Amino acid sequence: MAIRVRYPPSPTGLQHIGGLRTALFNYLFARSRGGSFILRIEDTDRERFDPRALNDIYETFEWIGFKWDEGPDVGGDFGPYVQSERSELYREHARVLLDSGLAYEAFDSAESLRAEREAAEDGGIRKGYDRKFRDMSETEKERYREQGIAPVIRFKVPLEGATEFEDLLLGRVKRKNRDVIPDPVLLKSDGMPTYHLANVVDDHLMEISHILRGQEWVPTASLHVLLYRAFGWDPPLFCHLPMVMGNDGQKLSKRHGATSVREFRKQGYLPEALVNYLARLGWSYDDKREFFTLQELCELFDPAKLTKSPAVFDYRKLDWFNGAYIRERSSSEVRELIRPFLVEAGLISDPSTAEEDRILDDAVPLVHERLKRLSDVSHLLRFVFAPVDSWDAGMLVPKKMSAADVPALLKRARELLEGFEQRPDEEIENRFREAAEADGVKLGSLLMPLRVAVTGSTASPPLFASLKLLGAEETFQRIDRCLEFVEQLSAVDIRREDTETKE
RNA sequence: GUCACCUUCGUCUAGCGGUUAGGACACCGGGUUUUCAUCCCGGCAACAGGGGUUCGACUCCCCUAGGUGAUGCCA
Repeated sequence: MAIRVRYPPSPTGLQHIGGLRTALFNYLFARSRGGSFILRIEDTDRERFDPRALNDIYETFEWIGFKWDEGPDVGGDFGPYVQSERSELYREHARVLLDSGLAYEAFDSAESLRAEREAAEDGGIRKGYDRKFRDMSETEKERYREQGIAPVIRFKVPLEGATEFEDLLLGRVKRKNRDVIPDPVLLKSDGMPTYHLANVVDDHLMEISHILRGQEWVPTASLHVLLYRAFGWDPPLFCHLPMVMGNDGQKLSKRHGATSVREFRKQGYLPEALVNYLARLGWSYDDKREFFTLQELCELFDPAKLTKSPAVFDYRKLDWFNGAYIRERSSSEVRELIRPFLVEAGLISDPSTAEEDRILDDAVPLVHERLKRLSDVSHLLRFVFAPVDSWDAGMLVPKKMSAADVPALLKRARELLEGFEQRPDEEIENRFREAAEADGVKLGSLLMPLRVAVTGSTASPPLFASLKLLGAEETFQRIDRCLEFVEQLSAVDIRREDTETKE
């Protein structure tokens, strides 16, 4: 049988990182087995539908680099691939179950059901629907119809017996029918299907062979199997993927950090890093390998290597992957990747000037291996594109020296810098080295005040290259202004915080 | 409450009856280095608990505990 899998996002919000992972596993499963990957839009919730979310689905997957074989935008033999365009289909199928007595109409009001549910929740208990209309006679139901109440169609879940299904990960899963959700709604009063109906009808009609979805669907999988049986169909094979949690064991949410793919993108994560990290969340290849390109994953993915237990999303490991992938990009790629982040930070203009481009070209090699996220560039290169006119006195003072030493140190550095633009970095460095030795100070003590004076920070890209980025004029101006600043407070004895001292 | 699923270092994981329980991130220490970062070397750190089965259990079974999920006219 042909392998056919689908990713069925609901356009109610931005694509969640967990959804991307589900999509990824489906995609990899299809690609690794020569199957088809299908995109289906599940927009049956008209209240929560958001057109921006729909747009976000396409943008996200284009960015990540997934291509589906069938979907709303590319077509296919099993369309339409948008559920709201298939409502007639669901109504027909609901009617079939109604006619065969496997489903029934119910006239409860949505509000009263919600009120009951909330009341039960307060008591710490949730029982589910009370099946009020399950065995009600038609004549009695007629009274409700006369009131003009639009009914929902509910599935008559068998009260006896058990239902089992095959799960690639979980094995054989069995559940008593009485433990299945009691008589869930199939068709809402607005004529739209619920997930349960639409998903079963579509997966069957679209000849989906495997359903890879999150483990939150395990409890309802039995219901779905019951539905397949009710229609006289064979259910597909299931594979319930472990969920993604935050570091506190709770479902991943905004509290933990970024959750939408869009946010990750905005923070400067590369699609290949995201894909690699996500693929390793709940899946492994062997006991060694960490790095995989999407292409490699398409060949190597094997659902047998999936883990059953939920995984905690580790933002730090993602950062590590991202830094590694940034380092793999070429200089010109990185230059273009960081450009929008510099614009966003207001550090360069858009479009950039020739001068900015020139500086950018020279700056990329200095920050390349220092980037974890592309957005880090705004901090790393701020001193190049924005003025530095205030200083933290504590930072200026080298270890084991006092503020009174700083002016001399800075002046010395300034004179050693004479003509630095024309000299190679190594030569400048040697001058400093020799001077430091002659003065009996550490090289670092000579360089740190200079670094802070010019970049405003104790951490910077390689100093001499950074100064060249700025140019001699700006460099000397900053030193001079810093000198003024530090001489004003030389009276006060300020020492650099010596964090190294352990007492 | 009920039902279901899950349980190896802090985190992601390897392991599929016999291993000094391996790797990666993070962390700590050291080296390279003008700071930061990269890179290199080293270290810390785990089989939830209790019963079985077995010559032998991280591996198989049961129970307990804990975690998570479902219990919606949301998906």
